[in-house]
Amino acid sequence: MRPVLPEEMERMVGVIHSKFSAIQMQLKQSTCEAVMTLRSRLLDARRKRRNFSKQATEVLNEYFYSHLSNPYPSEEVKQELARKGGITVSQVSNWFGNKRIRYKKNMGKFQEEASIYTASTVADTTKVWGPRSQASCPSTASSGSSGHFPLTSARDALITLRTLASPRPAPGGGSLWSQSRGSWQGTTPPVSTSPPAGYPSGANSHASH
DNA sequence: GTAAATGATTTCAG
DNA sequence: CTGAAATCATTTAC
Repeated sequence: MRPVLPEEMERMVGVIHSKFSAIQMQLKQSTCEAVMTLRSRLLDARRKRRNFSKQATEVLNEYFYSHLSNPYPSEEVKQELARKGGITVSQVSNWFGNKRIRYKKNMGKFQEEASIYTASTVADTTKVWGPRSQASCPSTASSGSSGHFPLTSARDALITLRTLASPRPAPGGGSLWSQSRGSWQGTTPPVSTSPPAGYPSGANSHASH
């Protein structure tokens, strides 16, 4: 065996270095990938979903059904609803998004709810503090919780009666309260209780992250 | 057990 | 960016 020359040695060190770098990079990449997967699996908020409190759903429903013609709360209103319900503004936005689409998709199912929340809540929580703002926080004890039906207006009485009488409004003549004048639910509300068998799949492309 | 309800996310359009 | 629509993942009711 001949002695290894210094030049050869340097060359070998270089090769080992580059191989080591390559493996290091591979390892880093796969590790990062695994971490990302785990993170998305474990930190996805959907896996820790908690239902909102009664207070939150009440406040949200009150506003929604009080502004059925235009259920798009402004940023300030969202903040107020969030504060009253003890949830975040994002949650309010999520809730309204879900509520709008689900209400439109199946209006019949929400009639009962609508009559409940439109009956007595308009004068209670959403409009009180126009003229005078009471300085102290309301105790939020029970604002119209488990139900009394004041039936303060004829319209509410009509809606209530109609709802109780026919749980499934026929698609043809159901829209007694035709509030769909050019508002958010402009398109055809499909059917109440029997969804169509197939979906027209849209074309998908484009990604932005 | 399942099916419905529900909050959160993703994708796409404006 | 906001909102509609679809979808996911969990909770709740049956």
